[in-house]
Amino acid sequence: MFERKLLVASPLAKARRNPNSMKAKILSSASKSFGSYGFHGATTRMIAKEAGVDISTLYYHWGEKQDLYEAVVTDLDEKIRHKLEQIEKIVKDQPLSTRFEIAIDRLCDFFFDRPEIPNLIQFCYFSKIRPDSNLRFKVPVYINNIAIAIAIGTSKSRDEISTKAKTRVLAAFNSIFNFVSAENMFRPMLGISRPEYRVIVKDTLKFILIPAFTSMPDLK
Amino acid sequence: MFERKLLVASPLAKARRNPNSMKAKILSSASKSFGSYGFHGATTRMIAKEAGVDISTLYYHWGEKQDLYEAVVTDLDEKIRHKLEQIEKIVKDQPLSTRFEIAIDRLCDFFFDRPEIPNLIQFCYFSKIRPDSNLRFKVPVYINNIAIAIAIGTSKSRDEISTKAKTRVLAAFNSIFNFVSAENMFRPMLGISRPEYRVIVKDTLKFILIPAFTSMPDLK
DNA sequence: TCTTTTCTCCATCAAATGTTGGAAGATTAT
DNA sequence: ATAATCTTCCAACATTTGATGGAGAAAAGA
Repeated sequence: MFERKLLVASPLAKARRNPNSMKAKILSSASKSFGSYGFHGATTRMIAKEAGVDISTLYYHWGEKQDLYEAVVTDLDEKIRHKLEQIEKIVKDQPLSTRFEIAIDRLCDFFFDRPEIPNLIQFCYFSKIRPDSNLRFKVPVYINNIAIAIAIGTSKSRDEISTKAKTRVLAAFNSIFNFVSAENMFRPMLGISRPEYRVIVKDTLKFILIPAFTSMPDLK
Repeated sequence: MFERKLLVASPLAKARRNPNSMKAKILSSASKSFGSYGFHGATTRMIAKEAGVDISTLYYHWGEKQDLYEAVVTDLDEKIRHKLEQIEKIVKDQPLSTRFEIAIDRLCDFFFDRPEIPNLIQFCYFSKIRPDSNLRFKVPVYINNIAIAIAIGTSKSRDEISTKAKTRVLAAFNSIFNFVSAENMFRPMLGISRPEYRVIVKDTLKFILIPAFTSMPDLK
């Protein structure tokens, strides 16, 4: 009960309840800025400017830069979790190859429309934050548990799943993030249009992942 | 001849000729700092401190922060190219699955020992640099051409290779970067040691990639 | 309507960060 | 040995960036 109260009273919960509020608008701008430039690359002025407000309004709503960043990460975390749970329901009781096909399709659509999410995750994965910042390091770790559940199904207890299998799911999941985040770099290399890119990425992921995973005894 | 002269006279070439010089030492520190924190996250003071010199010594040798950053990227570019060319020679005339096996092995060893290289590449791929910076955007693009050559062999002209095939090579290549760069995030998830991680990553990459690629008519 | 609270902006501050000048030390050439 | 050059550091400067106080507008409550 106590925890529930804390959750509801949190600034983030408040922003989520009313997506048109200034708080939510700033959060959204922050998401994009942090996603594009990273924690240090994004400035509070830049975020405020994109939200169309004065910088002190930002501080009024969110406090320190670090607090805002944490809110962004927590928020993205919830969004992914929600999406994954949604997919989990859809693919339940499907055969493995179908599970993968659907999951890849849905996730690609979801992330291509919200590229800041994979960007932010990537930053969490391998960009350090300066030691002098007293940021409570928060990482979207559990999403991988759900990813594993999708890939493997809920039939087995998670402890039973081998490290090998987990690693393969990580690889699969991260390939999606990669293609979305690095679109601006990859697309010119391939010389194709945006829509073409989306199609070919899905195709590639399915092509690489499905045969690999369906041949895994662990997942059967 | 003129170009050759320019190349030799460049600051970077000078640093490479003498790896014990202060110039080279600063370049190496810069590599690590930019690799860990990104362009904006790494400060000139931080780089100088790691190199054990005063900050003005850094500016004396390399000029603006942006110039130093460009030198770092160019340098890493050359290193990768060299490694890829080396591997290309080894795997030449081997069957496709062997080519992949060797390439994955060598590349993993190489990158795991120099994690700043994949880090920097990842930053190039999806971290923006603030617009006010007048950084000439420089990207390690061509490395993908060589990667494609390794994967596919030099038998075909590169123009003949389908976009699909190129995309698949991109996916493969990037999976390696990912596992190396995100080790600090992935390893705790999997609950394994450093050496175990290295082994399982190689295994995973081979498991996923080799079957996918050897079944590709394009690459035969 | 009047009061209270919430919100937004302007002006400003302090610290961090990029950058430079010049003095002094080290190295090389003559 | 002496001059010339290269290298390093200390001190400082200008700008950027994180952060705040306070005045007034807007909204909510009485």
